[in-house]
Amino acid sequence: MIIVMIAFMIMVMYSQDMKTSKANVEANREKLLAAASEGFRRHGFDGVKVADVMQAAGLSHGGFYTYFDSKEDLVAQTCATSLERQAGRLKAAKGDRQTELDAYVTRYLSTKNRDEPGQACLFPSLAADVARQAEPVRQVFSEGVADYLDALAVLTDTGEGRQKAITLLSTLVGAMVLARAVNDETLSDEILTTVRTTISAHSG
Amino acid sequence: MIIVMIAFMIMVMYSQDMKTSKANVEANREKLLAAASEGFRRHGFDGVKVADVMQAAGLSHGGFYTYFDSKEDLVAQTCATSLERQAGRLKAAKGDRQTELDAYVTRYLSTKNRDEPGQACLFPSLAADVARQAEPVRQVFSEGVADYLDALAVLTDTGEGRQKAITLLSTLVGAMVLARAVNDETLSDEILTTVRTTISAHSG
DNA sequence: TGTACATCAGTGAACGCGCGTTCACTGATGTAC
DNA sequence: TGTACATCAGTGAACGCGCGTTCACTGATGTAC
Repeated sequence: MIIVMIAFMIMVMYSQDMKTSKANVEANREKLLAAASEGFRRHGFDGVKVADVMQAAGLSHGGFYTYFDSKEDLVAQTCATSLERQAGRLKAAKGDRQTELDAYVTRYLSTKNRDEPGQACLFPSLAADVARQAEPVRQVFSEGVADYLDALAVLTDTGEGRQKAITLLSTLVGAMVLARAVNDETLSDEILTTVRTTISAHSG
Repeated sequence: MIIVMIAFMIMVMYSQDMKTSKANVEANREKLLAAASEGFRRHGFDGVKVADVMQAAGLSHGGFYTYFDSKEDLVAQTCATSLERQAGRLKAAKGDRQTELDAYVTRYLSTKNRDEPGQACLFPSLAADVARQAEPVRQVFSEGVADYLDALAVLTDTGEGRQKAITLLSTLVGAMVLARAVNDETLSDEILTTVRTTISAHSG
């Protein structure tokens, strides 16, 4: 009797924040995309298993195909949502452009960002892999880059904004790719700080 | 003395047309490393199978372990030789530094280089993957980057050479990574030409 | 309102294929006497 | 010189594991009457 009551209470508590199954599906979907996004950035597309993603959302791996058509579909959808969010954050920047831009560069090239690729920009982690993916993924990624450049061009000022944005992003991505690849922390740090210094010298 | 001479003659004869098994081994080793180097740059480390590499050298895949301890060993050795060759080419540059540097940048950011990653610089293709590899590979790659930067710093002039080299390489690598990832050829071309233009404007 | 049925998220085992690795074997090269 | 043996590159089949995908099934949610 008491057991039943406890079970009932638990059910009620659960149902408060995740009522219907449809809401559950949506919540799980977001969990899956979030887990995939972090996982892919850390370990690459091949480094994350379907079962891993499902486990991260507390589900058994058999149910994966309730949410996605295939692993490739997961990759494409994950990139789409994550890229959109990335560009969105850039666009949300307010205040003085130069100040925002400096903060952005400093953040981008921080050791924290280097050491936590799961939370950082997708480009350094995944762009090289994307070049080897099938068309749908490349398509999504391509639009993500275009979108991101548009947002960055606003920050890098009017007129030449686009050219500056392209070169700046290239430099940032390349620096991070190299800084992460390199084993020697001194060299890795040197890459980050040197590039940061160079950029701020040029923008001044 | 005579023995030494005979031994020398034998070596000379052997080396003429690589008939012996030892010479064959060395020739095959080079074939394997060359095939792996191209394959890895085009398809990534995971995208190239041991059997593919062996087949490219005209061997059956069972014999792989005559040459390498494991696939990871192949990866490490391939990176080591290819990176050394890369830096070597940079160091071999003669004539006016500025001219050489301009030519280098133009070549690096050419559509040909973009479209034939198998023949191009290792960094844009593999650096992001390397960050996820085991220590031996990262170690080899790290030294390759350091070596390459040293060579590039000579070209980018004295004094600030190193800082320029780091920033330049970052920009080149990032631009190529993005240009390859992107699906839209117009955008891809724009990235390459814009970055090239920006670089030459700054160096002038 | 309650009952019967349909839908569908989720389970867990199994399938099937790819691929790195192993292994018994062959045949040619090289060595010892 | 020839003969017997040892070495080793290379073969091709098989092993074993990982992982994406499938499938029969369950149980809860939602619907029709």
